[in-house]
Amino acid sequence: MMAGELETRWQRWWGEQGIYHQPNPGEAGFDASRPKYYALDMFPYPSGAGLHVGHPEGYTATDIICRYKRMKGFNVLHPMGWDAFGLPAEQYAIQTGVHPEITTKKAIDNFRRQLQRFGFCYDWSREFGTIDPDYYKWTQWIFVKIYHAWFDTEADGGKGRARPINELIEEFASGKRKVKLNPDAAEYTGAGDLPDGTDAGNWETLDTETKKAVVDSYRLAYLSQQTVNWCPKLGTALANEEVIDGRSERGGYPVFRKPLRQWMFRITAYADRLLEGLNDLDWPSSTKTQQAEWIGRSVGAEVDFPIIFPGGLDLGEKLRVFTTRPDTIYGATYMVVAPEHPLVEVALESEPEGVDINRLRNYVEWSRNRSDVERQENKEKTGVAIGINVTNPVTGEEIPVWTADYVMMGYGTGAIMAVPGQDQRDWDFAEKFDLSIVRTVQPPEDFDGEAYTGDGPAINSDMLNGLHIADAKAKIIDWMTEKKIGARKVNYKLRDWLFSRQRYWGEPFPIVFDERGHHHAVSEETLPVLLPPLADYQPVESDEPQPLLAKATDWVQTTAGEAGVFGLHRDEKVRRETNTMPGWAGSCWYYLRYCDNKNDEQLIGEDAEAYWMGEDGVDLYIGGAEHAVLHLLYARFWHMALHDLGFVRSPEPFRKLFHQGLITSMAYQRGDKSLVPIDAVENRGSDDDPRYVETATNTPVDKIIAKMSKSLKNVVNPDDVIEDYGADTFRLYEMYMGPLEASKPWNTNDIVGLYRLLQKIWRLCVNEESGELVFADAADETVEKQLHRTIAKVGDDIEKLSFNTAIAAVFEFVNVAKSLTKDQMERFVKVIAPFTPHVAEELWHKLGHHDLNGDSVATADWPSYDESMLVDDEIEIPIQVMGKLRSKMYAAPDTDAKTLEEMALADEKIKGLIEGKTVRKIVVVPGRLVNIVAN
RNA sequence: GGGCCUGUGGCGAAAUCGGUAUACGCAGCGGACUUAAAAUCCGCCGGGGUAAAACCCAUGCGGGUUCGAGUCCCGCCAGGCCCA
Repeated sequence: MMAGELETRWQRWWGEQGIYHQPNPGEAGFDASRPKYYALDMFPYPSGAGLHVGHPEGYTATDIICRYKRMKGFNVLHPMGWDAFGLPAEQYAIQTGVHPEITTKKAIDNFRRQLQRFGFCYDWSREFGTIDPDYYKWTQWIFVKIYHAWFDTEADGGKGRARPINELIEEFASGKRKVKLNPDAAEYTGAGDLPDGTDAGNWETLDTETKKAVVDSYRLAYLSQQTVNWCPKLGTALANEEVIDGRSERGGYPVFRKPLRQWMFRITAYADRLLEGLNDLDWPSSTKTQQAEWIGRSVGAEVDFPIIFPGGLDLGEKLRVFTTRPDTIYGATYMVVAPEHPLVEVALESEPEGVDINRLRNYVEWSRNRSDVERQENKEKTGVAIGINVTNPVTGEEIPVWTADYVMMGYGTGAIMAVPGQDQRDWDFAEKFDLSIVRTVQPPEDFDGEAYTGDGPAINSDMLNGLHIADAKAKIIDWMTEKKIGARKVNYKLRDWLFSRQRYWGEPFPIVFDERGHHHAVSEETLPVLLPPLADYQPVESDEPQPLLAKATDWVQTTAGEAGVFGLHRDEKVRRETNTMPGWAGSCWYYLRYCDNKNDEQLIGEDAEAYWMGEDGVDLYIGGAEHAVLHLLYARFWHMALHDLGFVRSPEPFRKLFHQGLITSMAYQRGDKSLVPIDAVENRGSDDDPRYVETATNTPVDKIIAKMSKSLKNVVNPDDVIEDYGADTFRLYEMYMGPLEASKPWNTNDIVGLYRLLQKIWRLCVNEESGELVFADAADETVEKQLHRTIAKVGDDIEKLSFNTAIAAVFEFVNVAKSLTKDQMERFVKVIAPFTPHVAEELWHKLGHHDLNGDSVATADWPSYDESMLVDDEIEIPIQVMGKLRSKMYAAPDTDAKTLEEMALADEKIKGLIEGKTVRKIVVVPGRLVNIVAN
């Protein structure tokens, strides 16, 4: 059997016959009586390097499931596409001047070619890339919808729901809703607004600027100053992980922390729904935990501390903090504000007495250029007193305010009350700067640590004394609420989502700015806003951030009429937004577009949405665990917003999620744990007793398991494996390596076992001399029984995604079966079809399915099995004495307990063993074992 | 530092509800076929012990629960992944 010729022949035939084309509801050939199954692969970023063996692992898994489900009578949606905007192509363009679209499309063609060699049953008519204007038109459309939406926290009984922004304006105008800034708006955190929000008064009397400010504070997409890692040399902002010791990872250029006006998504409005929604999802628990921790809901209180300005002046201003431990407020001996906090600014301006103002200024400057990661590291504490005091509202004591970089402006209010007695970081800080420490929770007698974070009765806390944490919290919050100095508050670690990038190769924002700097969304009819071509991709080297798109000056400078903005005079000059969307944008909703990718009226048609997404969304989503938080959280957020606005009915996009494990490889390791590429090592020992030595230095190294990487030269290219063994063997090998979720080392030597299986299957069915099928004259009883077991086991295991054991069952079958009748062969071929579609199709056609109009094994029915064939007449029953296996007997599987007990006691060997002992108890598990307790 | 996961033969692994540990594959060993090799087929294959049995030990280590623990509980050790 020649795998290569056979496989390409059937791949071509499947394509010509449209075997895997799945029509949509309402289209010709759609069978509405069948249930649906939507299996989705996380779509790949098509890199120039092509596929590596990790990609097809998950793809093969979904492919097997889809083939099985189709045979079980489902309409199967199994699409593939490309996550194609992103940095590498742009980086390449910078080096070569070749447009990213050209390199990206080339990479896509290569990926598609490689994927098609595996014989995956994708419906290629549904393919698209995020870079296709037909697609990103709708990405922009969703942005506009979210821009024109706000989150009504009171809707749906307090769960909250996105609503069109017009409804908010109507409620303001009609007086139904008090006109005020959004009290939950992150961009106004720390601005000193009242807990209730500022009542801005009557809507009609407000000027345009104020109206706009109020409305914008509610929008789910908004502009805000965000501190970014700005690298002037590279002309871009960098992600935290791209900055090492204040320099760019690539090139080693200086990086500065700089506030930049960026588009944000108010994802924090959805924090509770994102958290609670996890409960109903069939997802790996580790992923749910990670998302929950990322959201980081904590319940505490916001408390106001009256500010005493130098000279004892109380101007009625307050310093507001968020704390999860309001019960410890009697131990708050000082305050810490983030270096970016407005109060620091006040101190710098007012230069309070006794403060080394230069020291303070230098400290603020220094902290600003430290990354959040550096700032949170538990190293030596740093900080400076700002010369302003506050009053502790419960003790009435005057306590100092410090600034220190371990407090982040982005968390809570950017200010904390420090309780060194119950917080180790505060303790360290207090020790270092000689601030007082008061314990307010009694530690246990044997406690010899510093800060005590455990539970215990309150001490030194006046009205709280004796209460344990939970009760103390409740009491103090009630008290503070009554006194109007604080209130219960839920806080989240989750931040609003920074959505702007200063890159070229991404979706343009459908936004323009008028001459006063106000933003306006482009009208839906005008979409897409096409990405303009650029002659020069070199980033602009500048202290002032300049997104690359700013270079397309003709495109940037336009008019309201041309840009398609309503509400402005058509000749009014406008400037386009020059940031682009991040790579996440296109992957946030691609699963919806697959359902109806040709629709140019809607992002998804209602019938397609109702059928394929339904109430529960995607039935199975397989992809890497590295996307556990960001992609999956962002996609859920978009989905919820689209759900609220009435475009999808399911509350969640992905009902069942599964992460395939990493496919690793081998490498070598020096004594100092550094890694050595595989071509730099030789074996100076024997095969039995290997001694690995680094050739260049003659030092011994250890063989270890490592991630595949270019630098270790241990990457396996699937093209090579398919060339040598064929796609069917490749698929079998990857699925047989171990459990789908486990990380597993690639071992080329093991592939041959699966190649042999395929050959055995072939010889079981085909006479190699003549190429004709060979049949048994009569059905062998044992083979027939084994076939029923195989059908049952393989079906069950596929449902459980336990492909390795399913393949083991196929091995067992071919080890038992020496020849098959035609009827047996038909059933067997169906069983292997999900795993080895090419060989199965060849055999299927040899079996007489010659009607070339789409009679494919892929559309055959999954074979049934007879339950009675799964039970043996007689089974082995172990007999234990004191839990140790001592003998065995044979009995019918349904033999009752009493009979089994009698049989066991009659066993010669057992008789000898229990002779002279007292039988205390006999445990009989019918169908399993007998255990005699005797001593 | 925190969270999650994993430790079973020479290797990848199996054991569905707490019930015969090591299915299946690779490698290895012995044999058949062959002038020979490949391929194929048959047999063996955790360790100790024995003439062969019996028997003893073994699922990272130490405890516990149970008639019975790879599986459940507690405490360690090692490795991996994610977050910091």
